[in-house]
Amino acid sequence: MVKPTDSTALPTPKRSRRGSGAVTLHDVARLAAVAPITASRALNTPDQVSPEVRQRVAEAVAALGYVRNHQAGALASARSRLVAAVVPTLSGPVFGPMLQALTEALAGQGYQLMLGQSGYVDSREDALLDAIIGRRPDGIVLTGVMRSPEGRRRLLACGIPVVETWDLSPDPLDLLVGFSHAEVGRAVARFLAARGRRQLAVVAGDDERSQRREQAFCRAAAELGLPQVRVIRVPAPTTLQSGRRALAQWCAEGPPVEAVFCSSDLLALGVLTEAQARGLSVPQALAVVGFGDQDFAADLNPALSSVRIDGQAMGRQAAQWVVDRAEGRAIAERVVDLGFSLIERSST
Amino acid sequence: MVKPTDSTALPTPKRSRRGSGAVTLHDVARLAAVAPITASRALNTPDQVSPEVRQRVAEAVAALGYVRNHQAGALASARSRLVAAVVPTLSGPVFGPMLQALTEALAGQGYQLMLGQSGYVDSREDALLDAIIGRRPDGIVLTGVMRSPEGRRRLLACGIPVVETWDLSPDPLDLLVGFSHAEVGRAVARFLAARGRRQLAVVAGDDERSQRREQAFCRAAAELGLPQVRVIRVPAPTTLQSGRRALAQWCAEGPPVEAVFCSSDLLALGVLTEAQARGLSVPQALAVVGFGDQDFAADLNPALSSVRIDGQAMGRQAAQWVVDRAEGRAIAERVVDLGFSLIERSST
DNA sequence: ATGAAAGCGCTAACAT
DNA sequence: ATGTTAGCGCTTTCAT
Repeated sequence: MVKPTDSTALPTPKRSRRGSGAVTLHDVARLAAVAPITASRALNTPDQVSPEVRQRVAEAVAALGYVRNHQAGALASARSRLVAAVVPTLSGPVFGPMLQALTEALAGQGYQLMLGQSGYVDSREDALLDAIIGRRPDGIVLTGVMRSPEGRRRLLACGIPVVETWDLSPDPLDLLVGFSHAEVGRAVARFLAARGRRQLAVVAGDDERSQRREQAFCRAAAELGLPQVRVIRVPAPTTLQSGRRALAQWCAEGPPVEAVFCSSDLLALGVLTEAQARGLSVPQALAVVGFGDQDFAADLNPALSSVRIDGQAMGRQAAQWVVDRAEGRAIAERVVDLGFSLIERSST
Repeated sequence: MVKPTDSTALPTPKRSRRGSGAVTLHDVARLAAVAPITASRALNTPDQVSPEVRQRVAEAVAALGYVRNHQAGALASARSRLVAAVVPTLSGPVFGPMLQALTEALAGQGYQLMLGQSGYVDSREDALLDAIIGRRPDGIVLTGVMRSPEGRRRLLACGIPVVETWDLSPDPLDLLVGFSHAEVGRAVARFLAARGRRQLAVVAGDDERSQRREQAFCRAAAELGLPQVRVIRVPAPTTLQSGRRALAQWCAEGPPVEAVFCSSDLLALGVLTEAQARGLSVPQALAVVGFGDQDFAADLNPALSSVRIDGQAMGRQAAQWVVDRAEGRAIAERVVDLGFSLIERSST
């Protein structure tokens, strides 16, 4: 038995920091009989070490059950491999596909997603920013564009790549992938007018982007010489119930509505449901258009016409940009307009 | 001009690390004329410093636009204030409320959420674990229980608090908040039988938890002396379309179904939609029960009976546990059964 | 291809 | 209440 030699005159380790007890890269290196830095290279840049060493390190890792400490690595290399995403809410299904694609694309390249919820209120976005920047992510993906000047300043100052999404903007902070909400509103208005609908209505969430669609829709209707559009605003996130109530209200008073543009598919489902409950036939008496083209839209009865947005493509683009920046690659385009498509189904 | 003195014998600062250029706590401390650790305390434990110093540090922070570096803090204190959550998918709406509540509860206490997607396949869960553990979160929230023995071992070994959710299990890894899927299945079968329905059917996702509900449902039906339950399995995540197809298939062959238990509200909406398309009256000819009691269930026409799960409560409980552990507080109960409620509406 | 030294920015432990 | 010192675990820079 080899007892740890009680070295008589060793400079006694005065302070003892508990040191989490976990196995570190140094332990791996010792077992593999190499310097720590070599073990590091064996894991991060395997081509830089001999196959022999690579092998020994791999064995040591397995033997000790080593799991790298990314936090330490991040501090030393100033690259956290963490990407922050900010969404208004997780409760609606709208941002799911984008987040899913984002998470997956990032995971595939060794990055991890940090999630923040801003609510639909700008003030909370600012508070979140501190929490996020403090974690030094390699990128920040925003849902919508950053409006608050204070927020913009902070983001610019911290030097972290920022991707704004779900919108277009004349002056992006940094990178931007999205589509034009105004275009959507116009397209839907023209679409309905072209099908002979004159008395249009819109039910929209009270968030900024829904309102831009709503306003463009109304303006386009006016330009087409249609009667005043009937508008109902409902709290975001939107619900089926709000959709039902909107149609109920329109039916209760005022001129009969011939077509409704809903700022979400859920609202549209509400309108469809209320129409069915009232014996209003869709699309004969009432045309309905949703927004988002969620999974269920195509299979409703009647199938729901909707505006399709490619959330997954947005997520993938954002991931690509962030990783490219982190790896120091040049970025060709800094703004991508993904557009949208108006899918015509039997509800119109 | 001062040229860099070619110091003949100075111990030349040989290495220069670029040091990210950001303002650090040391800069703040210098400006406030205190030691770095004092500045640290002024920010983290304000009661430990004099109001005067607190004030000076606050001014310095503002003047320099300092944002703390959590990564460095995490390394030094072995507390990352990061919590990892693993969900099968973000695409469905099912986990939204839990994640939302979790994120919010954590944010309120200075913690941030890291998100991982496992898919519905166990193998990916293992790979994710490495990425997560490597980031040294202060807690890991799992959707469902961890089955893979390898995964269990890793989680146990790393010493990070783990909360399993959305399920009950005889041998929780650590902490567990959920409900019994078997109980749900039984309750729904009894509920339908009590209303005189005899020919039952179930359409269920092919994930493990849906199947446990399905199986308990079938067993209970058998025990009640009902005819063989008709079962259709569909891929998770479940869709409206799968629901429509299931009902269509039942109508096409075999004895007429009198009641359906769907493993999600979306499936139920599909069944409702198909029933309406076929002129099958709900609840007269067909009773329908969903699962999840999502927002829209109550406002469908007919209103959907469903099994209500309190996802937000799960999120809050998980957050509470993780933070308690991180702050070193004792934990009273390590298992919480949140139960469920069967909400009866007009679809039955 | 491998290694030695020096930190990254912060905080725990030990003073005073 | 404040300061000194010594790291946390890793990777950079420079040297061989």
